[in-house]
Amino acid sequence: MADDKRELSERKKQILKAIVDAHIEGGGPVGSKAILAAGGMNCSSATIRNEMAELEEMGYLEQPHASAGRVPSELGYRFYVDALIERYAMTTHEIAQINNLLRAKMGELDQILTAASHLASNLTNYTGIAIRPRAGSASISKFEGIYLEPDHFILVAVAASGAVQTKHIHTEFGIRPEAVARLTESLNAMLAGLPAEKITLPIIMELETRMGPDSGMVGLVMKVVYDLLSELDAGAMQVSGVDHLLQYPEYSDTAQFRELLGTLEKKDDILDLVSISDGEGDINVLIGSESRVKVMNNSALVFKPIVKDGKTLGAIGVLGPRRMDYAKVLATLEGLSGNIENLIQPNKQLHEGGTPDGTSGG
Amino acid sequence: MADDKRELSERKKQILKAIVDAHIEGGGPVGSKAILAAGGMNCSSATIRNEMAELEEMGYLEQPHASAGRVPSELGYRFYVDALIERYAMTTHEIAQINNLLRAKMGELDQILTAASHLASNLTNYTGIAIRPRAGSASISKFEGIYLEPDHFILVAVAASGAVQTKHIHTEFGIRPEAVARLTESLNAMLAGLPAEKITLPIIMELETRMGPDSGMVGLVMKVVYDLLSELDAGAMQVSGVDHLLQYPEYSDTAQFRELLGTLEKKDDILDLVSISDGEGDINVLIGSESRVKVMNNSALVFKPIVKDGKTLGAIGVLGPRRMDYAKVLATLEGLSGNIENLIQPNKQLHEGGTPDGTSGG
DNA sequence: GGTTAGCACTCGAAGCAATAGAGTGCTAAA
DNA sequence: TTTAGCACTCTATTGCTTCGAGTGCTAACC
Repeated sequence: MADDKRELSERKKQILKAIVDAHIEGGGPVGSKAILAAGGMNCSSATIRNEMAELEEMGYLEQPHASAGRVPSELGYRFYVDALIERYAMTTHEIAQINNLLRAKMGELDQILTAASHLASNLTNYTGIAIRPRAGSASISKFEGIYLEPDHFILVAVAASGAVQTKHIHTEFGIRPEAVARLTESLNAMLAGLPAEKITLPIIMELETRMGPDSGMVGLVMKVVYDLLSELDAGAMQVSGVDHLLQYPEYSDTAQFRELLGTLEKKDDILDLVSISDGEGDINVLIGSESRVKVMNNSALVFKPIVKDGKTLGAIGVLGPRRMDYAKVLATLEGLSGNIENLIQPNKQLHEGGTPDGTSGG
Repeated sequence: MADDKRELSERKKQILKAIVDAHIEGGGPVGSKAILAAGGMNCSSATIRNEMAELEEMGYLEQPHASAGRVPSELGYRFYVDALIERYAMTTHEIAQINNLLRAKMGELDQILTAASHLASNLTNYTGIAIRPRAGSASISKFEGIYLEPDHFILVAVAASGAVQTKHIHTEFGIRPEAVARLTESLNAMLAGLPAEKITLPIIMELETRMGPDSGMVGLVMKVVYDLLSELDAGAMQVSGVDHLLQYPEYSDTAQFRELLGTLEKKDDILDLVSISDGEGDINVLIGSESRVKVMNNSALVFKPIVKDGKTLGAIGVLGPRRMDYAKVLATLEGLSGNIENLIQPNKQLHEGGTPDGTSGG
């Protein structure tokens, strides 16, 4: 698509990189003298000006107004991220933070992702996002009813992905513990592994037959099962650290920031974005209008799916200004996702360190 | 405390109410002529000026600067909320919205509260808050283990409050389904109803004895139980609709708004505030510095605990500018909490309407 | 004594011109 | 091809003026 563009000379790359770096650092437009001052150049500011004019013509830079410096365009960022970025080396402190905080959170994937999103936000100073993507058609691999009172029990559903959800069920008539046990057994026998659209009337009828005298509760239970499946299908998203964004001048326009907040609360757009991502566990970088979400024109979204056994279980990401510190963000997400995948596949290699922090729980 | 203040004359009350109303409406300082224009006064602006000067002296009003109108002080708002407020009548549309949206959300209290917080935010145009307060010392009333794979099962814990939490447990050695069943039984027998500090070493030893050959898993399980109890103790809070706040000029100062966002994300301060509230199910109105949370000096927090059988299970609230529309907020929270309490005590009076909206879940 | 009209005064908001400064593009020389 | 120099452009800032809303005070009024 953008292939007939002539190659960038080594010096152009150097200048483009210097501009992006300086812009990420400072936020404002970058002038020719500033680049010279940053060092690494052995030519004059006039030469840099000429190169910048060409880079602008080629579409990598933009000029906010005639007498300002240059700002990287979307294409400029894209080139930077794809070709110019320097690997950021995490400090041992940052690595330790990831290790400690995530290690403490064994168990629920949702909780791990939430913790990871907080970490991502704090380590990068942007907004962290944790996502459980929409499932195409989720199914429940295991049911369990828990009897509480004669008119009250809980239905626990474990999804294939490992997500667990529970629902209270109140009945208007009494039920015995044995009925709940039979329900558990029947649901597992009849409905385990079935997505909503494969649960047909004959199956429900069979379920009623199995429940015998307690068939009255089947209707209620089916509604709950439907709700559970819907919620699993729907995906979920968790945002942390929006307040960080306000430190960047690009979000000082409250009207626009408000729209962004609204988008984050609606969740749909971003869930779509991530759910449609290209399957593999690679990091995705969406810059500005690449993301199709209108409101994010000045922002960038970087996210990494969490994959286990070839299935995408979730994603963690970072949302920030278009001029975000991509090197650091990429490194952070890589680090986090590595740890998360270790955590959810504990058999693989858990004992590599033996961290001796005795959290004696009792 | 503020009792030696001489009583406010009828006219002073009228003027104070007019000022607060106008300030809530418009946001800016209110002048004597504006009050006259609003109607209801049969005196001149000069008289109103005199009264306003006295009200200011008495502490009910403040003047941003010498030549501006008056603004209600914290004391002024307090008096307004306590004595002057007019009951807001919800529209049938608003009532219908509450009914429909909450009816659909049977089940988990957390989910109901989340839905309620969204509703509160949307109906009032401020920020909605849903809270599960810190429990003094939570206990688990029912355990249930769910066997999944030879090295993997789930522990479900039902708290006395009805909250349900789950944890995945991975073991490094195989366990049989029967071991999980025995674990369920033993946990219920030994630990049900005990807060963390009553779980002593002898109890844990007895647990190990009961588990016999599978006693190896007890250590792991105890850590999980401790985590579960900690999470129940910790409380939870859910915020929705922060973006609404940005429409009010008092939050256009991004630095301050950012601090407020930070407070909302930390959750501790607000959880404290609500958890310490005075036990009863009454609506609490905290205006400005009354709330002790420094950052909220320009804001007000209104919340209502959700009480069942004399126990506070949660709370819903609204956070907004100090000049929020208290009448509407109070009415909305009353309406919501009424519906919620109906939902979580379904035996009481569920069938009063028989809403015929056939959500055929199949 | 409370109420009202009138008036001088205050102070912030808005508009406007002048200034400073950063950065460019162009031209001519090296 | 690079560089130095210079004119030009555009924004941000500053100081100044004007405008108007609103007050407090005084004197007259009922």
